Amino acid sequence: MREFMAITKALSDPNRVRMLLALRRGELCVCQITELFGFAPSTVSKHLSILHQARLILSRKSERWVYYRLPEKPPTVAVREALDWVHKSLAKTDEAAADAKKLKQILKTDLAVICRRQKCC
Amino acid sequence: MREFMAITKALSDPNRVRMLLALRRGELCVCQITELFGFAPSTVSKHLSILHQARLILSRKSERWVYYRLPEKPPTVAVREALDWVHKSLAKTDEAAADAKKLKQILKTDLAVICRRQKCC
DNA sequence: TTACTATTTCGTTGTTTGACGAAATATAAA
DNA sequence: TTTATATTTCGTCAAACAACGAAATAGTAA
Repeated sequence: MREFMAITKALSDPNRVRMLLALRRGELCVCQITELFGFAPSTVSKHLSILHQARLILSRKSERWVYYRLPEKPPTVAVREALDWVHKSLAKTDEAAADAKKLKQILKTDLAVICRRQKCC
Repeated sequence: MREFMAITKALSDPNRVRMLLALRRGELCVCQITELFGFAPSTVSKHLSILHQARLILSRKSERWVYYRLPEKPPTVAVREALDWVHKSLAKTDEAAADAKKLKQILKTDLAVICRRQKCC
């Protein structure tokens, strides 16, 4: 029950669900997701940590960046079914398509440039 | 996305999830669920209305009571998969077993008696 | 009709949540 | 080492939420 509720609470915010969908093509670092969503880095970090605590995503550190990704082999049945459910239900929605399109642009840009951009404004 | 978020928000409260599990053996009226949970009737009614709006449960009126039940044929794939996921993940938990046990006692008692009991105290 | 009763709606209260910016942390670069 | 930088943690604020009781509603019973 505790694990299950951690998952449903993680899925109860639309921005976190969008983050799961954004990760479907492969891992992303925090600043790429920040760029995609237009939130403050601290906000994105918090969302990712909630997804991570629910074990819906994994993280790794490399060089200056922290990358998050979907688990290639989900740790529990509940997690696997939750992720399947999210992707099956939403992968083809307009929101997912719009995010995927914007993400494509972001992936063309150098990481360092993206991160630096977030300092100003 | 809208439908999906209605479902995940409905599932993000543990008491609502318990209500879904309690309905697994058949329909229950509001006062039976109220008796099971020990909340105010207005609180239970609100929870049930959130589950109903997400289309996770159906309702019918009969005599003096309103009965809620799981849909025998879920209205959408997302709803069906959500309900399957809930039951597969939680049907065998201690919480579900404890609720089922208490529910058995409640089902032995006449509806009118249960409802009257909630007035006092 | 009137009275009763199960449920819902409404308004209030305390708690949780999501957003932010500032400060702390940890790592890479100089 | 010192400096720069990506991320996280912390504190604050406003909005959303879960609980309640009181009042409204809808239906049955008398």
